[in-house]
Amino acid sequence: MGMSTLRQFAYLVAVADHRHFRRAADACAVSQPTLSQQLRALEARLGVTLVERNESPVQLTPIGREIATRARRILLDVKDVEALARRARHGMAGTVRFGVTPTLGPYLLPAIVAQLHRRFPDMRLYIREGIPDEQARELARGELDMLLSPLPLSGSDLHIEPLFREPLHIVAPPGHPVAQAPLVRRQDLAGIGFLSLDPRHHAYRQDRVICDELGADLLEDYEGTSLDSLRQMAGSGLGFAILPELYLRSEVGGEDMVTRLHLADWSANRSIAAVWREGVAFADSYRVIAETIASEARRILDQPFR
Amino acid sequence: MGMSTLRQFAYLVAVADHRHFRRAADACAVSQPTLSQQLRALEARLGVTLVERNESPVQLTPIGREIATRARRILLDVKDVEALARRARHGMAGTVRFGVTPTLGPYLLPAIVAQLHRRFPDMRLYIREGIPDEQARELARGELDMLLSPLPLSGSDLHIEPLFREPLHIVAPPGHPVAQAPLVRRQDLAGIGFLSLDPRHHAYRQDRVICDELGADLLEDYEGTSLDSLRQMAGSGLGFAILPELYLRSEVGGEDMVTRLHLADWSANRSIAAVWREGVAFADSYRVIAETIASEARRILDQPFR
DNA sequence: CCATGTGATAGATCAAAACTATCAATGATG
DNA sequence: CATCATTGATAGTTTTGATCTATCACATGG
Repeated sequence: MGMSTLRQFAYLVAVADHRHFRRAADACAVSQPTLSQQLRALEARLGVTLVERNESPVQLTPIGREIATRARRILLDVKDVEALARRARHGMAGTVRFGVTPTLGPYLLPAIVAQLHRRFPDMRLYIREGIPDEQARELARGELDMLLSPLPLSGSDLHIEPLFREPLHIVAPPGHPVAQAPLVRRQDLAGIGFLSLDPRHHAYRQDRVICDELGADLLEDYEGTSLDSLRQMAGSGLGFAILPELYLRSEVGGEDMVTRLHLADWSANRSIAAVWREGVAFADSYRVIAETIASEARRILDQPFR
Repeated sequence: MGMSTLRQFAYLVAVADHRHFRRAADACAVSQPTLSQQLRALEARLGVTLVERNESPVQLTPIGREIATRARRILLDVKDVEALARRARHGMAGTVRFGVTPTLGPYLLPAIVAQLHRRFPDMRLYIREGIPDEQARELARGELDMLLSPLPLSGSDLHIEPLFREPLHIVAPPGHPVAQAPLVRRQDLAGIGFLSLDPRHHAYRQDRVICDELGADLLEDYEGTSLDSLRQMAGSGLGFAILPELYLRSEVGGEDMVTRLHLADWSANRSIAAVWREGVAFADSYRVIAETIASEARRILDQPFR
């Protein structure tokens, strides 16, 4: 049991436009009998008469006009698909499902999204926040196309493209003695309590390494669910915290409520990478997106910050 | 330069749904190589990769997902067309371009339209008022599908289906002596001035015949453009007028402002007919519409009126 | 009554889509 | 580690269906 074909629709539309079989056939670059037959085939398929042939010039029946109108629209939609594909061949198109850590996405992506949308109007990002390790699995299963995540990252068959290094900073409650000293050194932090995020987050593991290194104390009782809540808790005196620089520089984040420490003899970074499945057809596009992100991040981080 | 086919779209959608070539092929009732080839053909035509084949289960590329979404929609639109045609086979569907005299349409059609819409939800009437003789030409040229018009009507190859006879009534300005007499006879109207419509209207010709017959005087100076303006002019004392009964019985028309005369020894009618081109495919539908109109008109005219 | 213009029909040709059979790559399993 | 199952791709053939050329039937208008 066949289906009406687009070609038959095109013939119907041509007849509706020209009201003349031969001219319609010319417009479709086929012979008149071809058009005649195919139109009959369409009528047989639909079980209705579409054209009044005993008139001159030919007239469509009411249902013929209705169907011609819809056919025209369908043909345009198909043309749209082909135009979209043509643009997608060079530029990029489609919805890229994009996973990102909540410790980075909200502070870096808005600018990126706007920029990408300007450069590639046919491409859209569907952004989903989540725990990096979980998202790596989703990526492998094909539920995500691309990931922006701190390193290291586990997962097989994943292409990992390091993008930039983001400095980490220690913030203290404003009233804390350490926060008021003109110069802070690593040993001043020994024994200090640090707040961190949900242990499944990459940030938690890194914070623990840093605390060990400083001889500080990672508080297990409080788990922030976002950098914002971390800052709020630190600001209200519950402990110190380690915050990434892009968060501190962002408008939504900022340094209200907490005091950033400037340690002469200490610094830390995290590496951010873009990730996609090895060997996918869209790798080129993903690489363009990755480069856009890296250059935007470096642009921000290269500005003076003090 | 070919076009993508609906079948290829269906295969793409099936792959998007099943993420599996063989199962998708089964769902389409074709063999797996067929689906494989046609999908490749579609990719070649569009010039983009739609499916990641080195994954398991297969994944669509972002542009593949986008195009699959649009393809799904296009296939649904086609299904819609076929469903519409199926309904049109028995009931009626499409927009019927319907011409009608302004001396009848506004007072009869509103009820008809509602009734037809209830019985045939897929059919719509596009109603256009105009001069009957002109509309007969439009009908012959295929610019209208159907006409509701007073007889007689000129035109070749037109099927004329008489529907009902509508009584005509004479109305007078309320203050006029004739309007106040208990009994009026034809000779009382001799010499009286009658208003009428634009001479191109059928009503004008009929009014002239009636005036000749009554020895009355058809005033050439005033030409109404509608029955309403005719009633207004008569009401303000400019002359008598001849109005059809459906107008007088309608809510919008009515007998305010004028007095209807009751003549014992005189009456007149006009015949209303439905008209369409001889031999059109939709004749059955037109006949159903015509019968609906006739029965509604008779229903109204059979009610007591005095 | 013939010239002209219209769409329909017949039969041959050609292109596209389908099938069967088989292969190559991958990943799981004894 | 060899083996087997699964998956999609490929080759070659057949079938289907869309197209062409040539011609017809019918109507219209000089």
